[in-house]
Amino acid sequence: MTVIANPKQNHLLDALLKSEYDRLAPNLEHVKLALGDVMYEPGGLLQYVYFPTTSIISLLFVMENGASAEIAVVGNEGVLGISLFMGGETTSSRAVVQSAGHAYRLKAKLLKDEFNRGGPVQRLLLRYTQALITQMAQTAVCNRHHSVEQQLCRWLLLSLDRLASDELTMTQELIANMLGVRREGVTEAAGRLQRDGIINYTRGHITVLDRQKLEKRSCECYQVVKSEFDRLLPALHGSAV
Amino acid sequence: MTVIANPKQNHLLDALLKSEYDRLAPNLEHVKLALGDVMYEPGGLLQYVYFPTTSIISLLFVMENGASAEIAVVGNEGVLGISLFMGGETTSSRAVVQSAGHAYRLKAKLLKDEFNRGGPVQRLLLRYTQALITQMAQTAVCNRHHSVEQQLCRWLLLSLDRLASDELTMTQELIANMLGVRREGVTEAAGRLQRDGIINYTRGHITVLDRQKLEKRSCECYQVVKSEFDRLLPALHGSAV
DNA sequence: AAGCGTCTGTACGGCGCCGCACACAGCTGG
DNA sequence: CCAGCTGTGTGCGGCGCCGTACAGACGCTT
Repeated sequence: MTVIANPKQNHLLDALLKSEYDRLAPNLEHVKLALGDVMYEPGGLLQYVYFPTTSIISLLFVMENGASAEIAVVGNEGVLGISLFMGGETTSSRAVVQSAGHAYRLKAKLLKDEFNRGGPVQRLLLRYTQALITQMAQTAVCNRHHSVEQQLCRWLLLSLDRLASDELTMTQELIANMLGVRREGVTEAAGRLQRDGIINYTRGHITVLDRQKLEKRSCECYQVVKSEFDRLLPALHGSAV
Repeated sequence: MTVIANPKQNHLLDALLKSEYDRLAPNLEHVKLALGDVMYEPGGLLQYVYFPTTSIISLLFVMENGASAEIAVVGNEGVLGISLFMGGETTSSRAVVQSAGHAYRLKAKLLKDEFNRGGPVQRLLLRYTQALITQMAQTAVCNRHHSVEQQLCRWLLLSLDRLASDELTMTQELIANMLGVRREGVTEAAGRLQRDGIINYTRGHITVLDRQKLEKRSCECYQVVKSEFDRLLPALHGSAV
């Protein structure tokens, strides 16, 4: 079976009512995103919003001295560019492609108009935003209290959920940037996970061997975030909340 | 001059158009909040939303082992209970009164109806939510990269901005809970600030002596958050964005 | 096959915060 | 006035992560 590119691989687009989807579909543009592509820079105007299907995008805050930290991640469960309809016009974070793949983009104005109709689409987008807020909040707590290894596990799990695979393409250096820690810290944590047969790591390719054990080694933050996403955005095909 | 309790001490209420304000005003209930009052527990249903005037409320995430961390703070610039109109119905954080004072509360349904009218009130609330998101994101980064002292300064400044005073009533123990650090860590940081003549600390009462120096000792996070609030919510009296 | 750049593993000293323990100082109430 | 509680200061060992440095391993290019 070959998978045909389909906007409905994105859960938000999939949840739209037929009438809404048909209105937007002609304007959805299929795009390919490469690892490291910078989608938004802080302060930039939003031209497009992106609905990832097979890609993952990280929202990063970068500080004056160059240090950074990921505050949330957007995959096929969501949309990149919420500040568009939240009223800011610009984004305050940097958005970087964390996992190469595909997405559908939509001209900013079109989504904004759709949002301002105030119907199910608006409710759906706001629910998604609420879930994203939870993710950010949990990230804040996690940064405060949990070890690098725990955070690495959480991060791997969140990424895994957004891909249909048990494999990630990602160097330790990049993960370190996302988590806002030293590269060596990631090396050590990943080394322990590998020694215990949980993952396999070779030059930018991670394979998860034992997801259950990975969840055990993770902090509770993963489950909290996942539960909140499931609660707010259950898989409701064509129902637009 | 005596200050009469007035809903317009809250910036959001103050920004409403006259017609909107007049519609809500009869339903605003003046309430007194005591230090430590728990306004929301995670998972609880929202009966009321609160517009603080002279009080400050902290949003805390509490973890399984009891450890906690503040993810945002709500004062006279905002409203407590955004998840109401974001669609969650329940809140995922605990909300605790961090500084005693007054607030106006509104029945949840009334605000929700007002929000669903979709006009300026909706835009205003969404802009506020966007600012709150920035605060959470910055908190996440701050937790990762900055020292206890820097965070203490940031925290004091954010609190100061939400009060019309240079004095706070707050034990070091409570601050430690907010920041998610040891009480002794706060003692040491506060001790240094006191030695340098920046604050005065005596059994639960903090007086800020030199705000400029305080800003210098703080990390950039304070300014980032403040700027974003100012950008999204400039003091627009009776204009509802 | 050789060479080079990228990615990963390891080592070492240092610092900041943690957990714990305890002394002391100010306020409050019997 | 004393007892007791609450809040603040201080000291100690330990751990986790940091910054830095460098060695090996892999994979691509020539």
